[in-house]
Parts: sequence; C-alpha cells; structure tokens
Amino acid sequence: MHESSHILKGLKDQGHKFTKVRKLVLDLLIKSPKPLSSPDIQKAFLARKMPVNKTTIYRELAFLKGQGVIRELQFGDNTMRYEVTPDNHHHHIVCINCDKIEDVILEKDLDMEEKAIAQIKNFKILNHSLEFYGICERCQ
Amino acid sequence: MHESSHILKGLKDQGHKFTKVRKLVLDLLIKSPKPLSSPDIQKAFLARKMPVNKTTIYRELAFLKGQGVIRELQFGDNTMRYEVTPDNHHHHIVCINCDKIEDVILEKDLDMEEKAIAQIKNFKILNHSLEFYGICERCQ
DNA sequence: TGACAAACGCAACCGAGTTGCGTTATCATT
DNA sequence: AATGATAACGCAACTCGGTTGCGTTTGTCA
Ligand SMILES: [Mn+2]
Ligand SMILES: [Mn+2]
Ligand SMILES: [Zn+2]
Ligand SMILES: [Zn+2]
Repeated sequence: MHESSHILKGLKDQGHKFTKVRKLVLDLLIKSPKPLSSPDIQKAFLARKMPVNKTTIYRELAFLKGQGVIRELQFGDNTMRYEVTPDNHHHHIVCINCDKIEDVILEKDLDMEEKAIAQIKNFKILNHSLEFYGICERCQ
Repeated sequence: MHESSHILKGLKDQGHKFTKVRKLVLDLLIKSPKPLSSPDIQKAFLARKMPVNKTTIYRELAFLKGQGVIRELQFGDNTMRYEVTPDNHHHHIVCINCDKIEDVILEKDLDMEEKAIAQIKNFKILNHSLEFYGICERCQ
C-alpha cells in the first residue's frame, strides 16, 4: 500500500512526469517521522548511492508545495522543513536540545481565534504556524 | 519617554557598557511598530550616516536576546526578526503580499494547551511561536 | 520513433549569519 | 586627568541554505 503511487498518479493526470526523484522525495517525506529539510533529503539520496543535485531537490520541493502535496515548516533555525500535508491539522513540539520533533494536536483548535482576528484586524487569514519549544523527556 | 535609558542602566549595573550602538539598536526596536531584522537595523544605521558593521549588529542582537531584553521571531522568510520582549504576551499576523505585520492577542491563551501537551508528550515546554498568515485589508 | 515539455545538472551567484583576530572605546580605579 | 582591564567593535574571510540562467536529458504521448 504505497501512498505515493496514488499521489503521483494524480500529478501525472495533470501533465506532470513520474520521475525517480519525485517518487523518492515523496516516499522519504511519507516515511519520515518528522519534517525534513532539503539538505536532509539530499543526504538521503546520497546514502542510497543516488546523488542528486541540490537544485533539483529545491525545485521538487517547491513543486510539491505548489501542488499542495507537502507543506513548509520552520523551527527557528533558518532552514525550511517539509512534511506531507496532513489530513488532520496538527502542530509540532521541538526539543531545543536534541531537535526531537513530535506532532501535537490541540484540544481546542484555533478556528474561533482566527475568525475573531480576521474581524478585528481586517485580514483574510489563510493559515497559521504554531510550534512549541521545550526539553524532551530524554534531555531533561 | 525614553524607555531605553532605564534598560541600559540595568545592563550597566551588571557590568555591561553603555554604547552608541547598543542605545540605538534598542531605540530602533522600541520605536518600531513591527519586528526588525539585522539587515533592517543596519540599514537604519546607514540612513543616519552611522555605518555599523553587520557583525556588530548580530552580536548586539544576540546579547540583548541573551539578556531577555528582546525576543527572536520568524515569519517564514528565513530571516530572524526581533522585538522588545513584550509585557503582555502576543502573537503576529503577517500579510503574505506586502509583509505588513500586526500584533495579535488571543482571546484565550495557550496555557492550558501547553499543560496538556507537556503531560502527554513528557516535554518541559519553555515557549511557543504562533503566527497567522493572510492578506491584509489593503491587499485583498 | 519522433517531438515537445518537464525535469535535471552544473556553475555561478545571493544573502543571512558566523568566526578569528587585532583594534578601539567604555568605565572603574587611582 | 592618566591608567588599565575588558567589553565592544571593525574587518576579512568564511559557512550554508537557497536561487538563477542555461544547456542537456528524460518521460510521455501521438
Ligand atoms: Mn507533523
Ligand atoms: Mn509584536
Ligand atoms: Zn531532546
Ligand atoms: Zn498586505
């Protein structure tokens, strides 16, 4: 049951190509327990004896992001990270000591807050980012 | 009236020096309606015919952050921004078209959420970052 | 199998942020 | 006011994530 084939099929139907890089980038992101950076992905390719130019990785990530397949995150270290767009919206908690990252689901979501802010500030809110920073069990 | 003198006095009592750069960086951040990046600050110095080396800016920001005087923020463009540590915790809403940034105060804060997450994930939560992204009134 | 566009590699580049080291300015002490 | 200690500064060189232009390869479909 490889989830990536289904996604790639959809992209192909829209005139995009089914390439090795595209499939592996997607597979890596699907399998990864935490968001990956472009350098992370390039290293993963290298580890599989499949060197890929960094430009290709950046372009592929931009493409998948543009297609809504993945989303971009930042955890305070000036490098973008990516994860497959989740079905159920969630956030992250990051250990500032060992960089452990876990998914977090809020008890109460931020929809009401967004509505209130949109009204008060006259913004049309498209999305938000929320990350918690702390010390994980092992590190404290 | 000049809030910076008070802060600088406190720093001086701890053995730190009262310099032109320190005072102006702090004044700029106090007066700015939105968080500033290191390049922003360097340009502000230049505009006042007071060129300052970028290393100095970075070191000063790191210093003020370490002292808890300012805090570091990120708005998805891979450049850190800084604002004076607020008395009342708040977040930000960013226009993805014109980069307008406004402060936002949540109706309900995230303390309860943090407690719940800390317990479930066994993390000791130190802080969090929450930014909303959208289109401002002028841009929509 | 041929042709077209998408995808790719390469090299050069950009800009935020860092580091090492020698110099200058602040501040307390005399 | 002169002295000395050290915080702060400037400079140059560097790191690294990310981008751009352009020529080449590869996937797709007729
Ligand atoms: Mn996640
Ligand atoms: Mn603010
Ligand atoms: Zn940890
Ligand atoms: Zn705007």
